Amino acid sequence: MHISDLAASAGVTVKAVRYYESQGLLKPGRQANGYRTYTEQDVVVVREVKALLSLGLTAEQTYPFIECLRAGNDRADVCPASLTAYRTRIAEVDRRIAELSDLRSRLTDLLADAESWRMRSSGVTTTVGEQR
Amino acid sequence: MHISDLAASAGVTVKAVRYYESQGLLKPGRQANGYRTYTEQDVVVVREVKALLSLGLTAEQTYPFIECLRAGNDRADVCPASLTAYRTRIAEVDRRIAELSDLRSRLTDLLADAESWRMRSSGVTTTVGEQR
DNA sequence: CTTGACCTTGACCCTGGGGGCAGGGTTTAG
DNA sequence: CTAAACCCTGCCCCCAGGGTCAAGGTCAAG
Repeated sequence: MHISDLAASAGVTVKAVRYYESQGLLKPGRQANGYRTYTEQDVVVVREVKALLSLGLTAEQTYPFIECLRAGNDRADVCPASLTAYRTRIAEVDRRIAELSDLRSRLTDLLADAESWRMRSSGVTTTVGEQR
Repeated sequence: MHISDLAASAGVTVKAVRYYESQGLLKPGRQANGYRTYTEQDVVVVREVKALLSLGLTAEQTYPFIECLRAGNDRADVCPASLTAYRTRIAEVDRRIAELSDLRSRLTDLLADAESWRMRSSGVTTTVGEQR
């Protein structure tokens, strides 16, 4: 199958497929005219990559999952390396959430401070119970 | 003062200062030899930009704060546009936290699913109470 | 005067996951 | 034969700079 067939089957763009290849996740064959050719396996791989990217993994981090598929497993995430990748990503997400929570409290503090400053300096004409 | 003095005073790199200028946040004078010259005001501006970027605002979003400073205010965040920018950023952070929380639960579900799959298919030799 | 140390300038490539476009070759249907 | 639809490679763009480079300025000591 050609690249647009693969892209359509897997629900990604042609550009994305070529990008995955550039990252070493696909190794399509080539016809005499230079066109890339793909197998049904590749559809599964691309769908998996898409799903993993949507979970926030980087293209590089999807590597163990693809290897797991290529090793003949039905699921990409039954291999130990895949479980490790999941746990790593969960830890990243937890760290990010903690960062954002801290950020949020700093922002609300700054906002409250700036609002009260305005109140004190320019009169109580606005803002007390108004913020949405 | 020269660019490295400004950078040192404000706690950023020379590269960052030039980047802020490329984004229209600074408009330094030039000496005859082409060197940029900065004022004490600029130190305040760069410190403010640094603080806002560390809160996750984009360079563009810092614009209202800089204008507020330039308008003669002691604080960059007492202007209405600055308050709006704070609120916008808080909303962004909330959205992002919600996304990540959803992501996290999807990941833990996937992990649990993959683990139980391994248990069922390859024997109960591993993993039950072992994951760190 | 020259050397060396340190400063400045602009310009280039890199990040991640592609989007968009250009310019060309190929294939298929009418 | 031609036009549409597909394919190819390659370049620029995002964001906030980091890294590195070549070239030139400035100041002191020798």
